[in-house]
Amino acid sequence: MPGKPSESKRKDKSLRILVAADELFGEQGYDAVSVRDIARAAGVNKALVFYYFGSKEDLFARVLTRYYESHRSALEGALDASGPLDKRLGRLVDAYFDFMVANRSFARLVQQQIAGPGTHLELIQQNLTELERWTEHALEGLAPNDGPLAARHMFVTFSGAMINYFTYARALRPVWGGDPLADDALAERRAHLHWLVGVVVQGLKAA
Amino acid sequence: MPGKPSESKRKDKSLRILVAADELFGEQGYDAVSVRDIARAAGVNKALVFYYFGSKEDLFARVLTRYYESHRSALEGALDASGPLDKRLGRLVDAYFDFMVANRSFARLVQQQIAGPGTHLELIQQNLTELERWTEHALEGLAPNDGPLAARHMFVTFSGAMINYFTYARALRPVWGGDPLADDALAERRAHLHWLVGVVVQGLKAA
Amino acid sequence: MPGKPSESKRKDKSLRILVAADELFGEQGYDAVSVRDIARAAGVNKALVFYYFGSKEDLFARVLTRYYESHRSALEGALDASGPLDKRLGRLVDAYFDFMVANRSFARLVQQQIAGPGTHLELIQQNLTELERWTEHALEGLAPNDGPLAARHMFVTFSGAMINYFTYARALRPVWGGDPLADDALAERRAHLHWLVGVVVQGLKAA
Amino acid sequence: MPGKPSESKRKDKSLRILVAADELFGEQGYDAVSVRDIARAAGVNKALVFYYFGSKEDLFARVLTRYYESHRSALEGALDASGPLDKRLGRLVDAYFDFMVANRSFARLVQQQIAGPGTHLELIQQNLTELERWTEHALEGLAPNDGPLAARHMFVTFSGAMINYFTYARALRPVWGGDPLADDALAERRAHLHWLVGVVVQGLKAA
DNA sequence: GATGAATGAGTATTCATTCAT
DNA sequence: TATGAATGAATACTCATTCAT
Repeated sequence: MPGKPSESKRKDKSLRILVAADELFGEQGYDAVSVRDIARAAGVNKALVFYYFGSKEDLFARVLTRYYESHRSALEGALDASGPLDKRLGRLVDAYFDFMVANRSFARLVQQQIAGPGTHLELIQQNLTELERWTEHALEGLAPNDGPLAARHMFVTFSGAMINYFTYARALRPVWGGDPLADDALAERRAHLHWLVGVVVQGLKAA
Repeated sequence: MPGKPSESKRKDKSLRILVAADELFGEQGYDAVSVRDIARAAGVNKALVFYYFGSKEDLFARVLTRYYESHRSALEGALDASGPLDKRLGRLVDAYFDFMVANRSFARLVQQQIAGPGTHLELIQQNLTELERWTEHALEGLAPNDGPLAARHMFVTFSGAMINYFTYARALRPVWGGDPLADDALAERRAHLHWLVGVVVQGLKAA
Repeated sequence: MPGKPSESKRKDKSLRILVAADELFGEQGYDAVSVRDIARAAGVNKALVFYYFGSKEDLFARVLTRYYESHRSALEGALDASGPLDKRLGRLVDAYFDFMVANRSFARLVQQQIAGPGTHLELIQQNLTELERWTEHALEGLAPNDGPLAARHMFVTFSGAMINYFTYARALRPVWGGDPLADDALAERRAHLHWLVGVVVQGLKAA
Repeated sequence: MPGKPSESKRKDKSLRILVAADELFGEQGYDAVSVRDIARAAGVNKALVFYYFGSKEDLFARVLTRYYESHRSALEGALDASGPLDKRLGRLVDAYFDFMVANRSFARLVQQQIAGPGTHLELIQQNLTELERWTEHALEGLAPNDGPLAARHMFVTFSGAMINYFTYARALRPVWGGDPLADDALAERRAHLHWLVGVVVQGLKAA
């Protein structure tokens, strides 16, 4: 059937736009990317981006929500309360870290939004809030409700330890020997995070 | 003599531009801020921005370098090697934290650049590298040279714990009770960081 | 159907821009003409100029190349080597002169570039070189290869005699009686050029 | 007397501006040169240009008039009616050519104005008119008052032969072997012009 | 005579978006 | 579903010019 794009091809274009937008936004930030850039990278007509996504803002929101959906489902799977505390926390760290590895643009996308203009702050807030609730839940009975050792602080600290590694990677590559996002480097970082959790848990127990 | 620009007013305009740029860039990011915005916020003619700073890029670089200079001098003051390890690290944490408190746009400015297009990545790289060297120096003899406990990882982790609190603040304000940047909340965060350092040091010693 | 752009109207806009640019550049020179001027003269939106031509420089280059193409084909048609020398040279003079009459902006456009900043000098150079080769070819066997009577000098002299009449026209109109670009005045100039060729050829033969 | 610029230094600045303007206008054209460029090239403060010359336009006019004054005096000296026709015309050609050689920007400055916007057309007109009257005077009794052989046409032809060599020089340098403005090349061109005058005079006599 | 600061108007160019087809 | 053409608003930047000192 020449001339008539098959159904799979149709969704293809919409998806290709989404993927291109994801990469470009992640690399360069919302403002630095033009719809023309996205269309070109996706190999589609510029007007088609608007046909499918309405506006540049909406497209960006779609990219974000898409991440949050898979983000949430990734973490939810690791939240079952079985086993001892260490195992449970270890599973969370792994799930979070796996997600970051699989979605490399995510960290930068989120940090840009948090540090930048508050245009899409609501989405971010929802996500952060959810993450914090989970941290609180995971540390229940271990961390106090208030003060410097509260789960709230642990959340910020762990989030930073988790996410900043991926955003710093590009800037630190020339300084460190080797690529911080290579497999062995990632394994090392994962081990660091596990160690950090262990140390903090011990500290909390001692308190 | 109102209306007549006194001598102190002269450098004033250049400074007002710098301050306005600092705030706006910090709040909204490089791309989202126009020179017109900056000029308006500084209360000066748009062309004057170019008269004093040459280009938007140069102005941004000036804002960054200005931070880095005071950042460096702030940390250098805390680097003397006297006293036991805990005291020394404690001084570093305080110095860093004090700097963040005093320069609220800094964290967001840096995170934007690190997560974003990297146009001014070189400046950031210099600064990050310097910070990392200091961390390595401060942990000398305590942290191994390689592996998950290396100073390199400690640097990323602490940097995240330090800086992300300030960038997350705006997004988390509605969730937490009270302003994360209020005096008492800041004191609490500072205590958390000191505690974190203690816990990590203990973990390193035990390793 | 007024108001509805017919198919012929489509390429119309791009062409109207080209024509407007031609006239304005010819009259006022590259720098003195703004894209706004061109758009206004063409009756189109300013951004459309960039949509079709990319940049002001490219638009100017298009105007020039367009001339050169027709210039070349006009002269090529007059270059066949049949008949006696006088006839052949006469045909060349007529072809060149016809072209100048039909493309009134051309002379000024070229002189501006030659005398001016030379931004588009390459195009001019190509064209001039080609013209010179033709002159050399046409005078082969008659003019020496070197010295004050070389074809090279004849080329500059004839080119000046040909082109300057059209550029001087505007400045000399008030002095001369009547319009130098009116039909009878042009016929007179054409006769002058034929006479000049005759006189020069005779001089070359006598040498 | 340190700190106090001597009188000669004062006129120095005004002159340096004039010279810089001359060169830059000649090279790049009126529009392409900014007052800042001129001031920088002259090594003076930008505002001083306005102090001395009032406006960019006025400065340009000054550059032109300055040329015309020396142009006129150069030619007037060659206009005495003594000696036979050949000698008289030869002296004119030499005087004109000498002037062009000594004032290399002149040709381009004039051609720019003639071909470009008519902003300073009046000055040019005056000068051209004067030149034409002289040509008519020099050819009195030889050339008819009207028709293709009129002095009017001779003027345009000779003017073109004279001036275009200097404007074409830059564009043709790569094509010709050697620099068209080198001493020997100039001598050759001068010989060409003398030959041309001779040939034309002969043709006029024969008519 | 000389200058640094200041400005309003203008420049080329880009962009998100719309729309007829 | 897909696209080429079209546009109004915005952007960074430049310029000739003025003026207080």
